[in-house]
Amino acid sequence: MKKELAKTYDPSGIEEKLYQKWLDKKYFHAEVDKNKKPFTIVIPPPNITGQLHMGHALDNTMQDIIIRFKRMQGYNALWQPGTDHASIATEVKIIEKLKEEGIDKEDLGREKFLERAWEWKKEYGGRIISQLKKMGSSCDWDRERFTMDEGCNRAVTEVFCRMHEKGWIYKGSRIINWCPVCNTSISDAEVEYEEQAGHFWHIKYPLIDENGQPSTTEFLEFATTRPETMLGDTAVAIHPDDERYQHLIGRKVMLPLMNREMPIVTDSYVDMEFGTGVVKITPAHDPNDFEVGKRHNLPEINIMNDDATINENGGKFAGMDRYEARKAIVKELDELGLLVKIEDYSHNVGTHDRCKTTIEPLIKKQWFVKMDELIKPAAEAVKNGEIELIPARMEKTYFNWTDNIRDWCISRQLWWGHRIPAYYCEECGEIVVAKGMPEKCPKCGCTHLKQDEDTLDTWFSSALWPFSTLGWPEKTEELEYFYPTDVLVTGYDIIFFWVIRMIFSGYEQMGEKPFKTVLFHGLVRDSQGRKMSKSLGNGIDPLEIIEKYGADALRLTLITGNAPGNDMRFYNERVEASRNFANKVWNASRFIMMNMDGKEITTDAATYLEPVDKWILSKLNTLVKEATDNMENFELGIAVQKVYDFIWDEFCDWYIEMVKPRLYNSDDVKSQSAALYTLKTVLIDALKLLHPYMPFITEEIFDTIQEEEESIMISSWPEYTENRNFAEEEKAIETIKAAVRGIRNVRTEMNVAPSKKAQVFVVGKEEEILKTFSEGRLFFASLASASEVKIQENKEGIAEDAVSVVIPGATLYIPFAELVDIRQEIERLEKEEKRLGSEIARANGMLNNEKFVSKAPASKIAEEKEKLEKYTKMMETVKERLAQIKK
RNA sequence: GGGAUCUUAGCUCAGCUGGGAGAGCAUCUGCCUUACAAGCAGAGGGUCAUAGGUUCGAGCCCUAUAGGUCCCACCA
Repeated sequence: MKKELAKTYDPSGIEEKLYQKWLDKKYFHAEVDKNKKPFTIVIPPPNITGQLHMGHALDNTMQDIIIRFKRMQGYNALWQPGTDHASIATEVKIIEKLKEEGIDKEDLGREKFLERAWEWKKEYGGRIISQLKKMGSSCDWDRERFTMDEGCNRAVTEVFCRMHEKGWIYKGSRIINWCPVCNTSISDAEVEYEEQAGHFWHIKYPLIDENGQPSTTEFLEFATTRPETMLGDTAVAIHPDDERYQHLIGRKVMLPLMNREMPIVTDSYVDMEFGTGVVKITPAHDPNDFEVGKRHNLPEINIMNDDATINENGGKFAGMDRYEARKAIVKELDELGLLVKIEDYSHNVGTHDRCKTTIEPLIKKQWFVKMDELIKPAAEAVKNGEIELIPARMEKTYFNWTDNIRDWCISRQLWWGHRIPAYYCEECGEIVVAKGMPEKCPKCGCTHLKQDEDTLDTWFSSALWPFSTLGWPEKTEELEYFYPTDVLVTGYDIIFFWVIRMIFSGYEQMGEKPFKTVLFHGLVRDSQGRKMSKSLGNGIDPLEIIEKYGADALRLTLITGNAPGNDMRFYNERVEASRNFANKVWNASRFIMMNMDGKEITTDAATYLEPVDKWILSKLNTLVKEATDNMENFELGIAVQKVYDFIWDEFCDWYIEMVKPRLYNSDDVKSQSAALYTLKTVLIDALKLLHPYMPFITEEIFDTIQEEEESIMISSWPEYTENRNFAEEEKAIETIKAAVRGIRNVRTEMNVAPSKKAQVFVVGKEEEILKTFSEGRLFFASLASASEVKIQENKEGIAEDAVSVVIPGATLYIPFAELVDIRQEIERLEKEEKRLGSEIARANGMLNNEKFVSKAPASKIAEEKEKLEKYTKMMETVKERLAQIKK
């Protein structure tokens, strides 16, 4: 008993079994092998807090397609997996969990907190990995890494020390973005600007008069969106060229509520056109004011605590929350008559991308990475094409960042992450950056050293991912062999966070790019084009889709009809279409196997190929070439569309129908065998082309239909070969297809019942045509619902009122038993005449255009000439036929 | 304010270096034809946003305009 496929395609029964088989056979595993060419992808490590969402699904499907494709092409393909510790995201989760237990992070202490975090990682860190497996991802799980595993930790420390040595990592007091809820500094990239409805408070400060007293008549008016920051004001600025205020230069103003005298400074940062042309300066709480303050040596007064309450520098407002203080301050100013007016004002407010809290710019001592030199090779690499971004337009985004780069604030006031390898001497204050705790202070020799409390930005470690996962800083053979990696697949939303940082880190640490190509994809949106989000509740769970339709259907849906870097909408009808295709493939395979059952495909079957067989093989050959080219260029959606069309339209709807009569006729074993041979050959190659996209169903069928190879995923990728180029047969079969279409059209138009067969006469003069039809007579008859096909050179024996169909090189006549409505027939032929007429006019128009003939490429001209000839001949026949009926 | 991108059939989108407008879904008609009704056969439906330009030839290249989306900057 031969193996058989189930009657209906049920992915749920298949996927797990096959995935386990691949794991057991170690197909995903790549070992260094100098005899083979490597092809490497590193996974964008998902957060350990994460659950598989559509973004992951898309990202990983693309990577899996590429890696499976390359593996089949014979590359030593490594897909390096792993997860990211995601410092803030994880820390927030743990804090939440502790809160449920009534435990405060600070009370628990650092050590215990980290224990909890590791426990958490152990429990949930693997969740996303098992979900990726459900997608069919062929990662080398034996090589799974974690950004906080020993090796990655070593890489982080190494990089930190090296860069510090070089002077590219420094500690400095600078204005940074502070999140009062997460209680940490964040980098510029983590600030998300959000348009918010707010107010514009117009306030005036009294000038100091000649007696050194606040004037009751002279004021400087300005507007602010954050009145509470006035507590930290140390100056008021005007533009040096502003004629309105020239007389005030050198005078002072009194800061109300705080009774602080402040200078009026001139700075070209002030925009004269905006508002009153006066700006209050709060160096400690605004990045621009900070710069102004530095230029004018203004005091920096920090008025805020880490939780965004006012500190002791805020006088009587100390202790209030920033918004409470705002209200109180406005109220007092109003009472003092210093509040001019309040306007509604919509403006951009910086928020923390994780928790959406309004960030507070604060001056803090933090660690920074100096970017100006580091970024140069990274910018250059993209500029000179050493690294290719797909789509190319992403280069603009990339350069926009590299050209306006600012130093990267890398320290975070968090516990979960890589602790900064800096040690402070408690005696003399010396700072030592070292790979481990120094035994004694190199300056004073004491042993009272304490490690920096802060950890590093999550992205600091992920920036090293392409080489830290391959063993760096050790000189491993993996690193030597697999680095630089080939392609990085990721969303355009993390180009700044991650892609750029990997690139400059690669050049700096390895002296070599981390990857050759970056393939960007867009966002997966809901059916209405909205971002999928937790708060909207519009997220679609990939696992539910897999459950219902299968991983293959999900994968196909995510890839079809989507160009690199473009967002896409996801809705169930699209998955259904993919599922239907899977079912189509399944049933075609089932049909082929049913017919193979009990029959031998003779070893010499390939020598008895008939024109249809050659036609489909030739079509397949073209497909192989085109799909492979598209995939080499990462045009995954285009490639799979072609495979889809080939399988469904050409193979199922035409070829299988064409060979049915031969399959059912066991009298002609040679012909039957050739058909079976072709069916199997084409199916297997088509399955191979489809395998990267739909790994499960293709493997299941492959395993059932053949016994020579144990898995499609390690079988060889089909290759284009001149031996399968059959131009003549292609042309011949296309002629028959045109004939079949013509007849079907006529039959539908005339409401002929499908079950009703009719005689068909094929009249043509050229030997080639006659041969085409006589060789294809059997299937032509079946496809055209013909009771009998007569092929002849003249119209002998054909009823006068037979319906005619004109195709290139031949005319088909169908004498129906019923009376044909002559008027209708004339109408039909006249329509055809008109169509041909316009075609001829078009071709003539081009060919009679001297400029076209002189400038267009020869092939194009020849093509048009050929068309003209073809249509002219058809036109003659149509006219002849019309004249005949009309008489 | 700067930049990117989109505008193609009723809907969602492809259309790779310029050479006769495509798919899926939806609609209409007819079919349970022994692989598949998750199917088969046919049909309708588009001045490719608008206006110019380059070209023998433009959905594709250039310019402007309108509308949408996104990114960066942050004018207090």
